[in-house]
Amino acid sequence: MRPVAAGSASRGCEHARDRGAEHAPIGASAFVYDCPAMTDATVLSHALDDLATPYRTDTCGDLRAGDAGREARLAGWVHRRRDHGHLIFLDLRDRHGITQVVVDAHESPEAHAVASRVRPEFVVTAAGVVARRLPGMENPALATGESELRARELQVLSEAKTPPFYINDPDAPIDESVRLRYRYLDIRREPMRDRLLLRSNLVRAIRDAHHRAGFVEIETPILIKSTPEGARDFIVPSRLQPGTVYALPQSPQQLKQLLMVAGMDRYFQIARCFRDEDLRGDRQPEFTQLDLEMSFVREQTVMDFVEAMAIEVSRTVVPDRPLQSVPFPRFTYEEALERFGSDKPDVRFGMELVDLAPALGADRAAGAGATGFRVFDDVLASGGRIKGIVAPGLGGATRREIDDLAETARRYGAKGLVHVSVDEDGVAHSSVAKFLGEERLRSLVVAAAAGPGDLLLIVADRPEVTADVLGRLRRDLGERLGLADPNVLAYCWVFRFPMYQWDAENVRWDATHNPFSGVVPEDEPLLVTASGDPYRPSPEDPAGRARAMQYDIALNGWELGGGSVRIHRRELLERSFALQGYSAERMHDLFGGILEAFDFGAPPHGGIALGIDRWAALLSRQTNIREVMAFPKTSSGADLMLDAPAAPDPAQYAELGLRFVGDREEMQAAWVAESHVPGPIGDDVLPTPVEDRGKESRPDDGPATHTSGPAS
RNA sequence: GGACCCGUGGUGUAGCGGCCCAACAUGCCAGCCUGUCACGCUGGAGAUCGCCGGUUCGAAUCCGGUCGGGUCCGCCA
Repeated sequence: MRPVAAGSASRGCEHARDRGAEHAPIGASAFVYDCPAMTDATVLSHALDDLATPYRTDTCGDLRAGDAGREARLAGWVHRRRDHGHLIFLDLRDRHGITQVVVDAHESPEAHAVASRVRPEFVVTAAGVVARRLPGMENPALATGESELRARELQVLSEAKTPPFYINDPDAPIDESVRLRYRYLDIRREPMRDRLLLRSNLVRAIRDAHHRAGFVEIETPILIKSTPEGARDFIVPSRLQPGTVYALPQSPQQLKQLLMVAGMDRYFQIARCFRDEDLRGDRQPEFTQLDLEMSFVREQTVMDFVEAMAIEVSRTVVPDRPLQSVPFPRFTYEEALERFGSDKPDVRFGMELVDLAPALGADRAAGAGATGFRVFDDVLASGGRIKGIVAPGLGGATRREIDDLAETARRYGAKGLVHVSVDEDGVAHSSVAKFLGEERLRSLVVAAAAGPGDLLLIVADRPEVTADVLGRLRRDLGERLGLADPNVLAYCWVFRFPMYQWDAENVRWDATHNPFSGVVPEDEPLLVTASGDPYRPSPEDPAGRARAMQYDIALNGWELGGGSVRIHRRELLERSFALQGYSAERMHDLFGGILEAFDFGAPPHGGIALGIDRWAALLSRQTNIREVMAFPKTSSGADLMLDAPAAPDPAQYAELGLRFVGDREEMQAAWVAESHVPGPIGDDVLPTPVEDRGKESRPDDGPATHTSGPAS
């Protein structure tokens, strides 16, 4: 069917273009279908397939040389205009592509008159005959470049002010705040358009894979109850019950577990999550997770499914990008830290951490004086680690560059950074050579496998500091030295996280991940305290050695997601919660709903959550999730387009029984002064004060978008 | 909460004590042009240099503050 334009100028144009061009009024188009007898089937196919409407028969990405000779009507934005006097070329753009429209004064004086006053970003519709371009006039840069539309008729559907930045130049650098202010124009540009289309493909591929695997897609509420979790909640005051609030979910964690109790077996959701924390390139206050949960599974089951799903999704969405390794490497937490200094390692390159203690003779005589270098000896004597990484080709680094690295290491928490540079002749040089002696220096170089022209960087500190600092340096240097192939997708798993970390300040064990995470079966007996009283945890408790059935998935050094097999037995859950410092009463207060549910027959279950924004960003080769979000917020949480947040209408306050009293600092000081400080165990009344937020355990799976990003 | 970077016609940059009532590119406006595709040519308009204060004979330029944007640390696990 082909639409026909009926009537033309019927109504004057209300919005004169600001540049004041003189022109005749443009008619609001009134179109009619020329096929009165559309069947249901044609209506459906028309609606689903064609995108054909009275305004257009084809999109701007459709026409090919083979269409030459037929009639077509296109609608879109004027991308560019090339005016040759009696001949005007219009590049007409929609999200599908660009098609050249030729307007010839001799063929259609009316259309030419319209084309003369058309400007970039005007919305127009053009009808005419599709023509094969003259030989030699094809444009190979365009998919439609062998054809063109010879306009017989041209109508302006909307005029446009001159846009604040170039829409027709995909490479033009534009200040991000301007892009955000006019995001709808930014999205018209090719890069943003392509990324949003990629993201749409990503989500579709995810849905396909899940539905095929028998998952049920279920939505969970956005207005829920505040739970004492890792991040600060956004809260929404209730009008019907003044003085109370809803919280926005940091993730659907508890709800998805309840769906398992409900027997839904395999659940997933593309879920919006909210966390009121400071923003980063990889963190927005609202972000999207792929949230899933499965019943009757073990760690392997979940990891295997997610891995297969991730492989399929990657190959569907970015078929040109190679997966570094299939199946994905799986590291224990311990191994990941040992080899990469990170629980989300970028495994696109080596540069692994090397234990240098043996090379220093530490195995022969541990303790003071063993290495000849006081700093190293002290570290070894106190149970610390001496490890290093080799930066290839940095042996000739200047003093300044090395100082910068040392400064970076200190910023990351190291006390210092020892370096050994190997010159082109293979001779090692170091400021600590006089302490270690030539022999030890050489054995360090050998142990680290540093070659001529390399730089060996050494950190000696507590085990976790050594790993963390070297892990971050490894990441920084990998980036700087271009060791990571930007085209490759390197997924990997990290599992067997410790169950708890000791929280000295609050005298309790802190779940490293999720308070519901299960313990590996053989470590179940470890979930006890040294004192015997489950409510008196101490750093010496066996619980500190317990390992969790928890797994994270990383992609190119970003944490993509994390999850666990949960504790589904109430008795074990209570033991775990007691270690985490929750009294029976407080536990009931905070997790009453889910605990009660567990009394009604909870299946063994586990799941994971993956950050969709991060995934989309990585697949789009972006380092910032704002680039894959249609309408993101600035680092101060502002929406520059809608100007949010904004002060509410006083009437809205009144209706909610609220009043703004100002001055956050004063309020907080007063609040703390009222001794609202968390008591140790058994304080089941008061919430954690603001200052102590974050010491609480992690709310849920993955983090995904709300965790530290490319930086760890 | 802390550190650092940026803010100059619409956009991107240059200028970093007087040579600047600010330069270049592009965009914009007008005119010309029948095969261009970042069309071309000619002419024109457009910024008191984010804002406030200070130093100075003199400030886009130096200093302080403030606002906005970004990056990192903390935070978010």
